Amino acid sequence: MSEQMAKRLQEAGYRLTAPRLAVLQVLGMKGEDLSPAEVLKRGRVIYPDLSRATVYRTLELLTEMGMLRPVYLGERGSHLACVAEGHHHLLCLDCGRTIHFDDCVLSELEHTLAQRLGFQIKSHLLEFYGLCEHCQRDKASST
Amino acid sequence: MSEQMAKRLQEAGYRLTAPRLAVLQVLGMKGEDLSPAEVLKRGRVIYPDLSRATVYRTLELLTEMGMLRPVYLGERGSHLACVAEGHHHLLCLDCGRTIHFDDCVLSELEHTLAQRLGFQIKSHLLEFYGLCEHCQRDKASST
DNA sequence: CTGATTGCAAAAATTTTGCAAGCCT
DNA sequence: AGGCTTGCAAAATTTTTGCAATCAG
Repeated sequence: MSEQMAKRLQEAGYRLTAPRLAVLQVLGMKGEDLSPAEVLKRGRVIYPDLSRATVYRTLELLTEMGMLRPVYLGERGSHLACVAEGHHHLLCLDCGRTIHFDDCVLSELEHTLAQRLGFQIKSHLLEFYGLCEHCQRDKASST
Repeated sequence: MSEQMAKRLQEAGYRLTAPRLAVLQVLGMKGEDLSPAEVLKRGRVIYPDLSRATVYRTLELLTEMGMLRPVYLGERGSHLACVAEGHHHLLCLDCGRTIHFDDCVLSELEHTLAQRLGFQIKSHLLEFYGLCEHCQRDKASST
């Protein structure tokens, strides 16, 4: 996972430094969405001298290269997710719980859009917003 | 558009004040994605005393109520879009250009997920990431 | 009236940047 | 060796908060 990102960085002419590898390792670790602050904290476990600036610079770089993307998770501040393939989740607007799912019915649409608009599509993000089972019940009882 | 949001606010027990109405009007205006700073600027055209704090407070309120959502547009800082129905776009990772589209093949998936997970889905966000026609050409020529 | 809401300004948090030192290739 | 990268610390930007005054209902 992080190896692949490392490889892409290197192939694009960027250097593989210890700080960058630490960030990549953190990102590859859980495959989940982290804030820059969280990346810094975990990165420092791997490479204690890691600086906040480097985290931001690396995240920006990876985002530019399309390997990372911001994701909305209800919490404050930005969150980033590995792109890998598509990323799908439902977010409860009430309690903030997120549920990930894998069904992907988008490949057809992806293909259609790519053709129609001449776009080369690399990945996608699909988020549904609503109320989870639990919060629906809460709402109902408070009405 | 903004009338509907105003109505929902009022029904939820919030007061309709001039500052809030200004923010709603700005958001309803173009239906597009704005940063908080942009909302403030445009809001002040309508209500000159509008304060930045009120913009943030109102945006947060609307987001909590599910009428607004953050969207990634490649630029720095957060951007917000009216929820209305679904929101779909392609984002070029290279030049940042966004293309909106309307095809929505998600209602079926939405239904399936709602049933399977007991989620009450209110809206969704679908973003594709890739390279636009123009940037594909640039890449090719620089290789 | 009465308490929700506002603007202001200060505080906090987040992100960016300049620069000399250090490290990858 | 050469120049991309880094860490640091300061600067810029963005977001949050306390509080007295104001306003909607």
